[in-house]
Amino acid sequence: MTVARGGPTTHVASIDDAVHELRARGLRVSAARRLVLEALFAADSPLSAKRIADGLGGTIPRSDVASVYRNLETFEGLGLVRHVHLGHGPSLYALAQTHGREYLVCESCDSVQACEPAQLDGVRAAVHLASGYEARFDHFPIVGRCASCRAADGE
Amino acid sequence: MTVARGGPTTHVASIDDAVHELRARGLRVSAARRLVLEALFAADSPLSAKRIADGLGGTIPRSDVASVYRNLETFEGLGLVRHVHLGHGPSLYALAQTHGREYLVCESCDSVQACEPAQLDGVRAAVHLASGYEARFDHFPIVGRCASCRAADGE
DNA sequence: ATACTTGCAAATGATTTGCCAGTGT
DNA sequence: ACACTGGCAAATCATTTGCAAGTAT
Repeated sequence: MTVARGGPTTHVASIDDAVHELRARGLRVSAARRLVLEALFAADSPLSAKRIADGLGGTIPRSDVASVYRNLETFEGLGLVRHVHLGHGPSLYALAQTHGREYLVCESCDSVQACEPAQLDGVRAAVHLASGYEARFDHFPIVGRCASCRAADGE
Repeated sequence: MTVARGGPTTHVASIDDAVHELRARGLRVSAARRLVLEALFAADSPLSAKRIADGLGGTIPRSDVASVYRNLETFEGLGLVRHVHLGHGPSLYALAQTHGREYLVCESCDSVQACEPAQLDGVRAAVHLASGYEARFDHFPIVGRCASCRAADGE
């Protein structure tokens, strides 16, 4: 499967940082690339390529989906972007650092809970103990039933 | 997302059991359905719909992909079948009980490790502690780096 | 000037759907 | 008999690729 890893990218906290990063890697800074960055910086949760191409539904000028995919792939290669699969829909993309986050999805109510990696360190330790794996929950989420759904069913 | 849950199906250990189950639910037992069951019972790991339609590559008579998908969906509704996403490829299907299994995937070497749920009970406990969720790793696997890959990188 | 990028169209892969003929019960 | 199913073609969705025209450096 090969999931993008953190990568050597220095922390990019703004579009300008990202732009500098692109130049530093010898990549060109085109309008299409800026638009993808704008969308990602504007979003507070992972976005589909389609939504980025749609300009977040009009907030931002729209661009071509093919280019969006190509640029997202390029950015993933730089370690600037990551993608998650939170369910059966399309892949969702986010800035790698915004998205240091990890996810839990409730199979009953479909709610998505993002959390800081530290919150799942105990889980990581348990996985390591059980299997020797060093786990990450930022590509595939932890699926289960959330506390409220369980309570609702009297568990 | 809504992941198929265990379901009310009684334990089906053979094709005949499954056939009885279908009849008990008022569903017809057609040749196409038998073929899907044959493939699933013959497999030792989850299969793609395409592979089932191909008759496991010639071992079994082939059938129509559309029917395979329809029947897999029907069987999932009965709790007879489940599907997993082990990476970026197509969904993989397996008998629900064969597939009481849960999965770990290494992001470096792409190896897949299936294990009995009990092996991950510690992990489940840790997830519960951290989030209140009751987790399952049979729909999305735990992604991470396996012990050998970590060792190879001197971690 | 020139190589990197884009936009658009067409291709691919996975999965779904419409529809009518076929068949299990 | 009759409703449930299957097969096949066409449709849909997500993503990728080919290629000529456009543009960042």
